[in-house]
Amino acid sequence: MASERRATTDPARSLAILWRTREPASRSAGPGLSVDRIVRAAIDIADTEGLDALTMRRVGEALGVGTMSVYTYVPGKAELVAVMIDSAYGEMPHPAVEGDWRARLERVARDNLALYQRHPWMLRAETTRPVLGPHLVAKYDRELSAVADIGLTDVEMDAVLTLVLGHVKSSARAASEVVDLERETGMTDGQWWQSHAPWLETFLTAGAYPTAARVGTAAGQQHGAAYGPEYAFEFGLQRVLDGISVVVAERATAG
Amino acid sequence: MASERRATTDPARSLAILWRTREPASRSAGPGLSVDRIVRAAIDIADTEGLDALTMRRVGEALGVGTMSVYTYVPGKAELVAVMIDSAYGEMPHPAVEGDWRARLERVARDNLALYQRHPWMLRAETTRPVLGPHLVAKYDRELSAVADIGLTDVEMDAVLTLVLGHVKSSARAASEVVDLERETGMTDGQWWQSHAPWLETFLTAGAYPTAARVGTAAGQQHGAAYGPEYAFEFGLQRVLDGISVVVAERATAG
DNA sequence: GCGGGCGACGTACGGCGTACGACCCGGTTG
DNA sequence: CAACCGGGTCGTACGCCGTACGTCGCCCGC
Repeated sequence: MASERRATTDPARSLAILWRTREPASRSAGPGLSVDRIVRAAIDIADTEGLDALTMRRVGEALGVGTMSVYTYVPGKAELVAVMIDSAYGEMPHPAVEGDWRARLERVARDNLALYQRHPWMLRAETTRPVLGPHLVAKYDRELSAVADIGLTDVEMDAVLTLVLGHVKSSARAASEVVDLERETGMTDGQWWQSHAPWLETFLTAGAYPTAARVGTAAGQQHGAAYGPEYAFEFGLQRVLDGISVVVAERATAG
Repeated sequence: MASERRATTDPARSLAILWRTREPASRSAGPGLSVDRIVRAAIDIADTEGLDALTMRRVGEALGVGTMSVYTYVPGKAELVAVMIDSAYGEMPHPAVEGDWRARLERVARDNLALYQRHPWMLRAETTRPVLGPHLVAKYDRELSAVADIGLTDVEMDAVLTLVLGHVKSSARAASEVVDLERETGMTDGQWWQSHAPWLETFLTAGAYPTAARVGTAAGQQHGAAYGPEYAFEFGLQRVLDGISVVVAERATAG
């Protein structure tokens, strides 16, 4: 899938579709294809069957249309994925700005986590630079307002947002991996650790890595208790917010 | 590449190679293939030509060997990538534990960043749960010692490490995207922003997203100054460490 | 000296993204 | 009213990919 990278390379191609420069064809009669119908179908496939199942043939099939008909509306798979991502951003809630900055940032974090939980394929599709679609820009603007007027410079505001969203994505990825593992192996994360403990013990019993073994076991048992990733998300989020509050406090006192 | 996921599913297959259960064949004569030679060749390809260029055919070719010969030593591509990753972890420095916890964690972060800069393909290959290879376990043990004995519980130690490493990976990904973009388009990040500013302005001039436009421009100019991702890394790292210091201080006073 | 086993690998299959050109049909023009 | 033409549709085909399978030849132990 080298092409997914090329999409980033020629932004005009992606941007034209993202911002819907083209008018709806509406020549009626035929299957009545459209970018939106294609994107909806594609998202549906990715949601329910995973990103690997998203092929152009599969999309055409889902729409009762030939594979190549899809290419009439979308220049390639990479661009389709780009529009899917932007479209997903469009479904996010637009909460009113309320509470202090910390409550607002926390809300941003939770909304993003929920998005990734609803569309786990985004975590695997967003490996490349995000394409600047309309919904992403709107989201960026909305989320910036959570950290506006608290004394940060523009660059700091951007950095704060990047930090929080990065943490969310990391946590979401970890959580998604647990879910994947359960679906694919049919065992819970706890069962997985248990069944492979003997394997690992044969390597670790030499006592070479006592700390790793002890802490790994502790963390693994958290996973067994089925709230490992959630704990990591909550713990990390509070740490990140604590760290941000240090700068905010600095700015408040120093000027 | 659905197979990359399957690797995670059957860990015995990966673990056997990772921990080198098989003895070196050493029947000499022939091309003298081995897991290590294959992994070295594969890492070399991924380093210099990118992950997309890493195909089994290409690996065989680089070793002067038929494509399928590779499969004698490695069950599949997913497992090859798993060994590549663990092998890369093996090259990391083993710094002596010195300084306070903050200095030590900072060192951990910088070492990991350097690793990702040397092997950017890891950022795209590590989408799935990391496979527990020997070098990863050693790394985990080493890095845990940076946060040992400062009053944290085992689970907290794991969470702290996860948080820091997550931030490193996010930052590294952002930085890597900038590098990719430059290599592929032949223009620097600053030039890219400039050349596409008109495009974006046509959508943003409506004044719909004033904050996004202003902050985005500010952040973009940082990128133009060629230290955007570095700034995000440094800023985020200090914030994360600040946040961690809050818990550490709590534990120190409260017991 | 020889048989067995294992490393090497040629061929082939199914699936992917997508280039290309043929078809079909509605709307516009003489 | 007929001729045309442009755009939506799509069947075919190409060049990739990962890899299953079967064969061949060489080295080693007897």
